[in-house]
Amino acid sequence: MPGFSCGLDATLKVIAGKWKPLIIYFLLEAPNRYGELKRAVRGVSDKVLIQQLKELESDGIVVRTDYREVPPRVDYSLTALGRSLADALAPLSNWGAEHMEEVARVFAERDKWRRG
Amino acid sequence: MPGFSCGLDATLKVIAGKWKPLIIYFLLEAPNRYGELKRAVRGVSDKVLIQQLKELESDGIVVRTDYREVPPRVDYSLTALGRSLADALAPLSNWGAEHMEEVARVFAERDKWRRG
DNA sequence: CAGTATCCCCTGCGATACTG
DNA sequence: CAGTATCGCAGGGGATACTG
Repeated sequence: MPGFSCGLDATLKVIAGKWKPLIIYFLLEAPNRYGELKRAVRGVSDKVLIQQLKELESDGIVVRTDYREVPPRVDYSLTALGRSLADALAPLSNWGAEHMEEVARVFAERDKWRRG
Repeated sequence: MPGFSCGLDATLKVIAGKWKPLIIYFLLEAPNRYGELKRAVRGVSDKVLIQQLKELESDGIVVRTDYREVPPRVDYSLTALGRSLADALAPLSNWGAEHMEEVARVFAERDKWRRG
């Protein structure tokens, strides 16, 4: 594995993981404490959320700050690199917002066939 | 599953699949015959390429044209919706191109630890 | 509150072989 | 050339219980 076949390929490897794009995008709006993040990213389990945060941290996308208080207080925010990545994610978010009904309709159809 | 939690969530469902973003992005540059597409998307198998193309087709992102010739000639291109999605993918591609070395370094580190 | 530690499933993906 | 048809598995992710 020397390099990547193209720029998109490189990006995809960084955001590989079911919840990573959502994590990154939520963190753009505000630094978040662990609990807030978990509520924002609906459906994710502790195990997976932590795991993906650790990967993003070691990839230089997010930074974890432990305030060493009791009760524990930790927050996550984006690095400069992470913010640039989140910005690149914004058009995807806008696309989804604009075409949400269309997309929802198509997926509803697909589910109908699966049931039938 | 009534809707999506946000725009990004909706988009992610459409591009879910290891090769879909690459497929969409390659198709933006030109309509492609099946064989060309397979060469462009390095490493994908026939089975998976066809499968993901069919999903993209039923999602209204790509259109398949069968010229009903012998030998077979089929090509794939983007719908208007697909082009708009590909455009939204462009910033991700640029991000990867700009930060490719940085990303490559981080992944090399990770591989080193896995080997050790 | 912010995590760890296990167990386990499932499905997405790859490899191979075959066809009109 | 452009696919289908099977087989098989790795590993990413979910559920649950527990902890400093």
